Amino acid sequence: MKATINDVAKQAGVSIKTVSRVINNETSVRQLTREKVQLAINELNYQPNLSARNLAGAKSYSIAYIYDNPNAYYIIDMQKGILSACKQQGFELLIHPCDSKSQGITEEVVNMVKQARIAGLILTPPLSEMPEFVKTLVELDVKVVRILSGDVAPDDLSPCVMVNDRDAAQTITQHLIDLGHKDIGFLAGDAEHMSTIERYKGYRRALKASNIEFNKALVIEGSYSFDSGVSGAKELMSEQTENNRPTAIFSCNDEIAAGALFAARLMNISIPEQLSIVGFENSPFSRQTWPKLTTADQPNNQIAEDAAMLLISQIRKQKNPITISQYVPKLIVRDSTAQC
Amino acid sequence: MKATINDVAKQAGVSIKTVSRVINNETSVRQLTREKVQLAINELNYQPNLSARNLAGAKSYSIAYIYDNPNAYYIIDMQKGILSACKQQGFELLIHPCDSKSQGITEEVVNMVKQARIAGLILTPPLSEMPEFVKTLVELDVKVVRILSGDVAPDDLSPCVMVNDRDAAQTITQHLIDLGHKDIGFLAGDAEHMSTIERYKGYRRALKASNIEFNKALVIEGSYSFDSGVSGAKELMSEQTENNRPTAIFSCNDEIAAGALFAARLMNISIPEQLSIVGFENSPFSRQTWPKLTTADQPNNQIAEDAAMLLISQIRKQKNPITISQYVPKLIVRDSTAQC
DNA sequence: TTAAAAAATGACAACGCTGTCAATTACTAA
DNA sequence: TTAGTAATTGACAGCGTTGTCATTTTTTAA
Repeated sequence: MKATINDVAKQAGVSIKTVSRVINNETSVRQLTREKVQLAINELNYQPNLSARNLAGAKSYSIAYIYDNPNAYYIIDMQKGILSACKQQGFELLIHPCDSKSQGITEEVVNMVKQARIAGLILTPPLSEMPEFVKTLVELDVKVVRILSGDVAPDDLSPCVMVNDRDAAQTITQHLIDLGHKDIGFLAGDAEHMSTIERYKGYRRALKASNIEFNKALVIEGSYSFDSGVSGAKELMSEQTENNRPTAIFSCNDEIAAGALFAARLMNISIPEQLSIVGFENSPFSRQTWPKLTTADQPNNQIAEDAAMLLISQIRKQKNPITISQYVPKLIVRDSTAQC
Repeated sequence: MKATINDVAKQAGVSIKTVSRVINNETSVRQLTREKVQLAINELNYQPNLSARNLAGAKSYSIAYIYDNPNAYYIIDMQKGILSACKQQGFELLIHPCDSKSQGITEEVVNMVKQARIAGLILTPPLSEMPEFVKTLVELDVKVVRILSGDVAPDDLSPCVMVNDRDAAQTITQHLIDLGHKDIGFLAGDAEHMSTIERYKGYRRALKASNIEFNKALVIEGSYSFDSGVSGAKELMSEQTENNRPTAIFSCNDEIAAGALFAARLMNISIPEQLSIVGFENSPFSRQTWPKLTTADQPNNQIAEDAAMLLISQIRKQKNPITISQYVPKLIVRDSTAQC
């Protein structure tokens, strides 16, 4: 039924080993031979059998995406991007949701890696931000690629794909400043997330660049949730701080921004006339609010595919220059921001 | 390193074939032998190698979850449930996001099934509601389990796990009626989704059961989105229909309900004092609104695990009585509904 | 008891591929 | 040319399991 390596070999008039060499892109196959084999492969629509490869070779063709994140949209996007790389490269993706705060998380993942003979792992926050966890995995016989918030990798444990939240946050804040805002509130996400820290840094940097004095009262700690946005915005806009009530709010993500939007509505503050609000992440959320949110878009699909490609080339031991790619989320101006 | 079937055989003092029989739960192994082998398996912490099994056997130990759904939370929940069944049963899960409206979708999935030697498929709406698609797959050498909205399977193409949206919708509507509401608006989801139809039926049935006259003007067509909820609620509550303005709104899902909530806020209608609103699905969304939504909870995790178990027992050709399980989402009363 | 039937067990090939190493072919320099 | 070297190719074992079928053991019935 399905074509095997034998069929290809016969059709091309070579040994199966030569076919194997071609599909693994090994050197020392003559150009002519390579073409003959490639032709046969195409004609028979041959695809190597993953099980056989995994069984026979020292190598494995499985990678895993380990994740723990409350944001389902992010995960789905990531999966799609990784999957697309896997399809291109003939790899298989295993997914493994887990609880990053559980005690035995490291052991759990280590077991999984050994069990399923996994060649590589992709890690996203918060797992990618747990140094001990990453270290343990790297010391195993498995390649790891992390997706992280920042501009440079925090260590050389593994290649990373960086998402430069800092620069993006600066750009967004600058956008508010350009609109004439000087008193800009900051609604933080979870303090232990790198992204919160990075976004905060970008916010501060933009203020500094424009010589706007930093006002600590405008920074509200919180978490990545709608509720946090509601209470944070209420606090910022409440009477007692009227003297330094902000004219704009930087929210660490769209959920927070949606909450802030909601709170503003409750307090009869019209957006964007009386208050500008920006989000971050460009989640589906940001298009569902009214008015639609100005936010920063990160190409998660692309980032994920990139990470997976990086991982696979690591696995293949391609002498590729471990390029650490960096993405800077892009400002998307919608309807929640206006001139001061 | 990792224990193989040979190690177990040696340890138990039997042939590998006998070990194979034990792990496959075949008959014709003496109880005593079975115990010896089981002991060795436990001692060595042996787990059969999936690649080898897939390669050697006629059977496959891979199932796939094919999905196309805008609701990321639903997908993530499903994945988790399926994964849990897979882990228990030593199966492997492949995920395959796709576009149900694309032309070549059937061919795409057929290829995938053949390519990866997939033993079974799990389908959720909207894919599970495409009869031709399902039929083509069933005719392939692959088992299929569908998750569908309804109380009985629409055909005998494959086993189904039913989610009885109708009864749940009736219960929810009844809850509104019990609170004294008679004029209850209905904000529909996408018309082509079974769930919309079923929820509508339940709504109608509840009205009938309480001898409340059905008012067509209170039913607004729409889609499963926040926007649709906003515009639908606006239409329902607008001046021009003041004479029959509803005192409660049944929204086909939480997103719509959130939209309705938002619209009410815009129109200065206080919830739940002046208007009760119910959602459906108990998505994270429903806890993020203010007030929190009264809704219907479906145990997606459980449903998915159940479906996967059903699929796997199908694959194993266990002579199990193809039990068609049915789940009825449960009413969760929160803060968006009150006495009329 | 004993032959026949049934149940339990094992030997070995096969699944589709890769790794090892030997064999062949092509190229190089003298 | 011609040996010597490098590049290319192939034969074959083996990965961990299941399927087939033969062999051994147990049970049954006369």
